[in-house]
Amino acid sequence: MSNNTDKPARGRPRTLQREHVLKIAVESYWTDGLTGVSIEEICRRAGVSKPGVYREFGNEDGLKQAALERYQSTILAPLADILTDDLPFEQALRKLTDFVLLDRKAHGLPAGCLQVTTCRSKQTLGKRTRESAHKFSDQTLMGLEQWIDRAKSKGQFAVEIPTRTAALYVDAQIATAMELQQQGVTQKELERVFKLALTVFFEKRRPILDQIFSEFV
Amino acid sequence: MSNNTDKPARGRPRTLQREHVLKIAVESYWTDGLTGVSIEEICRRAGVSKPGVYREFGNEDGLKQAALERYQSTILAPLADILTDDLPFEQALRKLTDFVLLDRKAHGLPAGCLQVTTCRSKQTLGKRTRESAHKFSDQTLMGLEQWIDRAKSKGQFAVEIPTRTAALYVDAQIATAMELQQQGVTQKELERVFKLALTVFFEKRRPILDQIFSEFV
DNA sequence: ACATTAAAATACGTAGCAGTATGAAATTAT
DNA sequence: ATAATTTCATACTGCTACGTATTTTAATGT
Repeated sequence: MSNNTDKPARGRPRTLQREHVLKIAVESYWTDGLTGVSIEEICRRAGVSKPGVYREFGNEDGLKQAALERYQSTILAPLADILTDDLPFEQALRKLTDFVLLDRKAHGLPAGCLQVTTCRSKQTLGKRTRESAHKFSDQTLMGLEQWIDRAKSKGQFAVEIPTRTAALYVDAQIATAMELQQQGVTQKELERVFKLALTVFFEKRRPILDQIFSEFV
Repeated sequence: MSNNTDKPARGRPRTLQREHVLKIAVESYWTDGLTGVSIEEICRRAGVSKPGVYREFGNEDGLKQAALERYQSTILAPLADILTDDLPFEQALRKLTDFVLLDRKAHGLPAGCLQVTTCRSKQTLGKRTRESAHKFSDQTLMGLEQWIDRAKSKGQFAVEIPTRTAALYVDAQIATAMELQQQGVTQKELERVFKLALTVFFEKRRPILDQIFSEFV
């Protein structure tokens, strides 16, 4: 960890900029996948030497975990905020829609979601990276459940739909939208698909919902 | 390609069983991902030598393409059949639901969908594998569109929803369900989420659908 | 000035991978 | 029996990867 604010320390001063490497790492893993780019390649792209990266992040697992965590706390932060802000349900849905439908290509951002691809990866990931991904997944799902429960208690959400089901559904639709965007579906078509998915929450459809969910409980 | 039905040929008789290798390859790529298992590892699992595999499939791209094609024509064939069988829409939906909700773990099948993960892969795939995946994707989407158009013409499908939007939506929901199953969501919860997704096609919801889709066109 | 400390960069060690050269083995043709 | 042919398995080449040993460099302390 950088200690550049304290006393000037003793040995040769550092030149490796942690933030720069981390930024390149997030971008690389986001674009090419966590298993699609090597440390060597990231070093090349960042213009730093390999031992420097190892000194800073320990090993590959450490770098991937740091990159994923940075992605979560920057790119995905708006999403977490929407869930905790306690807005009226329809307003939250609107904000959620804006976030999901953001034209990432036009903003120079990579397509897809690093968090989702990490969770879905079947390949060997380090322990720290895996745990970081799953912890965030669980937190997001909990956030969605609490958000939906609050909406239910305010009469803004169909109580016929089990909370966990709705949370899993919303989570999946968000991931789907990012996936479609990555596949090159037009923004217009993406908007149609996502809004179609959200219609399940809108109209009063007690008869049909009851019919589907009564058999469970 | 095996020529075991003709004359006995000239040289040393083959012992390498193409079908056996292909079966192990499908299973391996399906379980571990197209980039998550090497040819060496597949040879170990199949108990065959590497030059044998190269003689039979050419190169890695050839093996992956053959495995993907076998997966498409066996595992995913029931899906294609449902779309072309021209059943009443609700009956087709029921068959589709049965296919999607099949408990693959209980049947000893790997989780997830090789076709979907191949299309989503950001890593370098061979030309033949990539083309095979995209061709199948396009065909499936076309099949879905024709299926939906037929249902519309029979008055069994809400004409307010653009055909392509509905096709993309169904395709995505199928992929999502397989993804959730792979993530370990219970079969009950999976059923709830998938059936919730399908409710967008059921009840007459002209007002809300018109409101959403009128702004496009 | 000189020792000490810590970070820098080069170069290395080991392992796994895609793909192939090579010689042995098993068959048919003469 | 011997030549020809085809497949087999071992061993090899070249490459890239993760991680580290080693030496050089730039600073501080005495």
